[in-house]
Amino acid sequence: MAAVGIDKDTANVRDEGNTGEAMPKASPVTMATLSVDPDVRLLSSPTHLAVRGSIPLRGSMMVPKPVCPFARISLGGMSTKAMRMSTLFLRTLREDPADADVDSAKLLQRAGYVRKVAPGIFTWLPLGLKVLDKVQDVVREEINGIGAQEVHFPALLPREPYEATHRWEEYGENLFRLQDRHGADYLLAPTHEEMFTLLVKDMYSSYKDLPVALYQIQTKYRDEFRPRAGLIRGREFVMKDAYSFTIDEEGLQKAYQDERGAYERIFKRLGVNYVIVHAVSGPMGGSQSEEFLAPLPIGEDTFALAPSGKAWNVEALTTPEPEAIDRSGTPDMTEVDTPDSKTIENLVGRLNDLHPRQDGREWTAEDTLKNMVVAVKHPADEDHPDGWRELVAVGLPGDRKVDMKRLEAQFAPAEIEEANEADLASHPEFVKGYIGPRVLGPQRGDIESADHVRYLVDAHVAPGSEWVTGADADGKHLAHAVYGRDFKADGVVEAAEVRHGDMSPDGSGPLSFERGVEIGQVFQLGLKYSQALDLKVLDQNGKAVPVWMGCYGIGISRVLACIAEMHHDERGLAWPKAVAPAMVHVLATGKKEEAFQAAEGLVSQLEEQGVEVLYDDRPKVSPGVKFKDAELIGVPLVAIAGRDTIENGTIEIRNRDGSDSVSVPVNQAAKVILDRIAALD
RNA sequence: CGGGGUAUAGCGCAGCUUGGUAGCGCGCUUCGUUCGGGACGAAGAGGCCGGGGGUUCAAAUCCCCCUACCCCGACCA
Repeated sequence: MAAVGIDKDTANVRDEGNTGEAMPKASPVTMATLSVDPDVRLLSSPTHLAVRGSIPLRGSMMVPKPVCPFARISLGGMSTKAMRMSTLFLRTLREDPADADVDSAKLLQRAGYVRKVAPGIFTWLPLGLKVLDKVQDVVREEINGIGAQEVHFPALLPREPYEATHRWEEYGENLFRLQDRHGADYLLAPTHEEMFTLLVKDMYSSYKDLPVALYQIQTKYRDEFRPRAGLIRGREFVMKDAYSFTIDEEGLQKAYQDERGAYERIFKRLGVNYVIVHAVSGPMGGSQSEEFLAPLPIGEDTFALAPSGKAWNVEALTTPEPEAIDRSGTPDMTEVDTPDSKTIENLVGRLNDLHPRQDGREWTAEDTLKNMVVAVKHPADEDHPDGWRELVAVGLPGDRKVDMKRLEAQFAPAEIEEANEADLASHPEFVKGYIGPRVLGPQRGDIESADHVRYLVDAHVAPGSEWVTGADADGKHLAHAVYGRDFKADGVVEAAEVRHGDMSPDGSGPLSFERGVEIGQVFQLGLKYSQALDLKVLDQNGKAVPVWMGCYGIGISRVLACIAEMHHDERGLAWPKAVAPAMVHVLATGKKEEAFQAAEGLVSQLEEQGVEVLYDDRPKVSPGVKFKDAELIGVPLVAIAGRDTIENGTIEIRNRDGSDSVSVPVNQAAKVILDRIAALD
């Protein structure tokens, strides 16, 4: 057994080897903070350490005085207590819960890791808590490793901080709001940007204090309209959220890259496949955001993948600028009769009937330019305290639908919706189904109606391209309308849906689309929150300047579910070493005393070596049940004492998936298991 | 918020059409047999049949009104 000692002079922790003495004597006076590597196991001793049982230590905790603050211990081999299934609070289920829709939700409940309380709300059982702790340990270590400091905010917060950023209202229905007995408004925090910002504002006021990075691991609450997929979209979930505060943009870039690097290490260690996708740039200039998606078919996010390996959130996709087309030989724009052609389908049919092309091919939807009117709902600003509504016309190829989410992303923070009857009625020049560029944008002239309407063309519309488009009269369209020659636009916008095979933004080839679950996001907030909440520090010149902020989130409980999604088979879970609730699952099968004695012996050897063991010591439970439970629970190694132990004096050791099964003499089992653990993953 | 569905024991379900005082499997308790792939027998415990109202001699069952949950389409870690 290894042990920990304290060097009195330096107060450093040192390894004292196999002394059997565990922790330094406690001083009754001072408590300090100790941070430990996540794979360290310290012997629990109530007089010395406030540690929960023999489970892994949290990343930091209060310890007696002799351990100086921030001392790091890196030790293996401390003894740890096995979890005995005869007493473990656990009940596995033979059947899937009726309302579980994805494998992780089914298996985590069946194997006794979590229990559903209400939609999107789960109780963590001992095995589940253990895995959750391990995920958190990995996150803590990596985030501590880049110098961020952990804090912890309340989940229950007063309304006021969220007023300043308008999020009390803007968060809408997703916010859990409640009142205290005096009628004061409170909320269950869905996120903590405001609190972090205000905390730094409260405590810091000089450039000398920066940079600083803070984080917490917290339970968050969102009143999701439709919780689903078990832990993947819950109403209560565990999240790590981090924030960086820097004096300038360069500092922000560094903090962002540090955090991003930590995320890559975290997901690698956790055994989660991930894709980093470029996310939509916010309205603040220069801000950057990337999402970490776990590629899973059950994912709710669609991302676009280029042959280069780069990936984009659909909202963040940009269309490569189309090459200008030389249309010097194109005939002049002419008006053609197109009766009853309010839809693209009808129009194409009408064109082929009445105005067949000269070049022999048929008209298609791709030849048409449709013009849609949308309403942009701008939020309140100085001139419009209640916000304002602007009509905008968008021209896009007739063979593509408008993607309202992509379009909206470009008007953020404004929202958009389709123009309603009243909107169109206020513009008599708009003839439904026949709206054309002549009444829009630069060529609009001085038509009498409510307001000027901006005209934006989709990024697929190339300069010099030729179109059939509306002529602003019932039954009339314009043919040979050339963009740039016959009509112009006020700007270019990404309005059209993206399709499989579209060219990627980096020009590396056609895009393909996949589904993913968002497990993390890194985001350069810029000055948004510091300005809204007036977070400023004095710079070298004594001038108050706003602080640059970044925010970085990982959905801890969601990641856990994604690990379960990625590491299971039809028989149950199969955890990677980094998060498994134990390293080895020892089964004592049969009814013979010898088998149980051999298992007990093995378990105590493993305990002394600090190996986390799940020990199925249940009497009078048939072997089949124990095998099935082991496969459900998914501990990486399984060691079986039973028939072979009686007959041959051996213990069978195998991987969770049944592969690499070996039988070794009882007295060698512990060593073989240790070797196998070292070789895992 | 639109469309579809469900609500009966800890879990998974039947019963409802055609009212008659609640059943199956798993799990749980006790005893015996079994013991390397979710064993068997016997005996048990456990239910305001989601809530409210109505019809009826009688309602899990028929009628009305709620509520909750699940699945499919617009928001989010």
